[in-house]
Amino acid sequence: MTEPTTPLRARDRARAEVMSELLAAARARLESEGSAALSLRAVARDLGMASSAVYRYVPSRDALLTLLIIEAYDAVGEVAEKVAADAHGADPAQTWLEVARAVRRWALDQPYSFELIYGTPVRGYRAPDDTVRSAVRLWGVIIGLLMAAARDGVLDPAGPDFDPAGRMAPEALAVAGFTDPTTVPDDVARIAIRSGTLFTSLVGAISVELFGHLHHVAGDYARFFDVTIATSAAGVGLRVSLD
Amino acid sequence: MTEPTTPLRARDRARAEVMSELLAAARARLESEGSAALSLRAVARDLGMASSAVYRYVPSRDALLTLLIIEAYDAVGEVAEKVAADAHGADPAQTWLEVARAVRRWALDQPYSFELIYGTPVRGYRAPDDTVRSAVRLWGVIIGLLMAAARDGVLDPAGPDFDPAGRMAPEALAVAGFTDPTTVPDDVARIAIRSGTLFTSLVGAISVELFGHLHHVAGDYARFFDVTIATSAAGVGLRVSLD
DNA sequence: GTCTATAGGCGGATAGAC
DNA sequence: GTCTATCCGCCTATAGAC
Repeated sequence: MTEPTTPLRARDRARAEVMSELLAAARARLESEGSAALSLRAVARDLGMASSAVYRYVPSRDALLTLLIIEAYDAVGEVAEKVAADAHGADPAQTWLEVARAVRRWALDQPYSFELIYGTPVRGYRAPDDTVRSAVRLWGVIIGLLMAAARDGVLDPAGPDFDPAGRMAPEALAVAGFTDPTTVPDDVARIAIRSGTLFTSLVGAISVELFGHLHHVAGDYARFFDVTIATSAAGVGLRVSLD
Repeated sequence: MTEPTTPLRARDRARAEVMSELLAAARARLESEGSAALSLRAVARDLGMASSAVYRYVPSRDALLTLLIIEAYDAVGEVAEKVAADAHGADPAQTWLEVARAVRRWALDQPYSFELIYGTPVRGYRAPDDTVRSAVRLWGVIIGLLMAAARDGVLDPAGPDFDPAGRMAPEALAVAGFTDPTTVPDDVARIAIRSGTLFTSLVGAISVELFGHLHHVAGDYARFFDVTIATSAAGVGLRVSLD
């Protein structure tokens, strides 16, 4: 009865190691070729394994895709959270610009990861709910910044209030930590609504650039991005100053 | 020498007819399955032709894709142009809301066509310059509305001017009809810049909805869209009123 | 757990007969 | 111009030996 669990542990460790190599190879494939070109066979080849062996670790191609999607959401979320945390106390409006810029940089660095989560959904793939937890991190940062701005009096209170009747947002409020929609203060509801515009302008501005729609329209992409972020922020009452 | 050209004409007509059937079949495939599933073989099957016969009409899969892309851009452009033209004289801000809503409706009706042009670019496909003429029609409508707003005094002149040095936009000005950047009035330059924000918010809002990013965040998608369009328009000095 | 082998499907594109 | 036949590649996934 000596070391009854050791062999199991060793086996688990070996398994975990292979699994992480497998994920690394899949990530590399994704980032160099895009999700459409990601196949279990290709990953197996890169690892020098037989394609059938991969099925001992990942039940299907979709499952592998799910893992990569979660990784990508977490990567964006982490980037955003880090910038927001490091800004500690700075003007929330300027912090939002920094967050947006950081997300853009991340997207330009690994365009296929951005595409994987914010581009056209992979055909035939249905995302399981496992992804939601990670996907929601960016929303959390945005809502946090808006709340900080409101607290600091930097969020234009006379700003647009396009949803007085509260016809949307219940689920958004859950992200902000309000589980019971009936107890949510009015200004928080407005904040939840505004977060949608910020999210959309961020994802939209990156998509538009990454997918080639500025080729014949804008010259300086970075500037275009800043202007878009700043103007849409102004629309929800957040004054971002450039330069 | 009677009717020397008739046989040729007849042949051309037959050819044109098959070609348009081919395009219709390809469009149907695209709209029911998405661009990733669009293959020459599938189109040939749907038409009851041998796959090899298709090559007499279209030199490659990419060429077929290009035709569909141009069709899609033209469809969006036409929708936008029609709404703008029918609004004849109405408040440009409200007209912009109507244009945006019409484009959203078009996108929801044929999501795969929207994806084809504004989603992740098809892997391995390089768009030839033939597409630009059609792609730019939507930009033309946006710039036209902004100019009308400026003319009518409805465009907030005190609005944001984030690009005093004119560091971007030369190509955007070409779309607006100004071929020589040095002769462009300041306010027109500002308009070109603002058009980017409107374009981005439109494409962004539709993408975000269509690609499933509102599932756990917003309840009423149509309302979310309106709010996003209105707030970002407010950011560039265009006051859209909802309800 | 890993391998080989295989089933069964898809696709792009070309050759050569009619 | 259309066909059949074919080449060659890709893929997911499973069976069965070791």
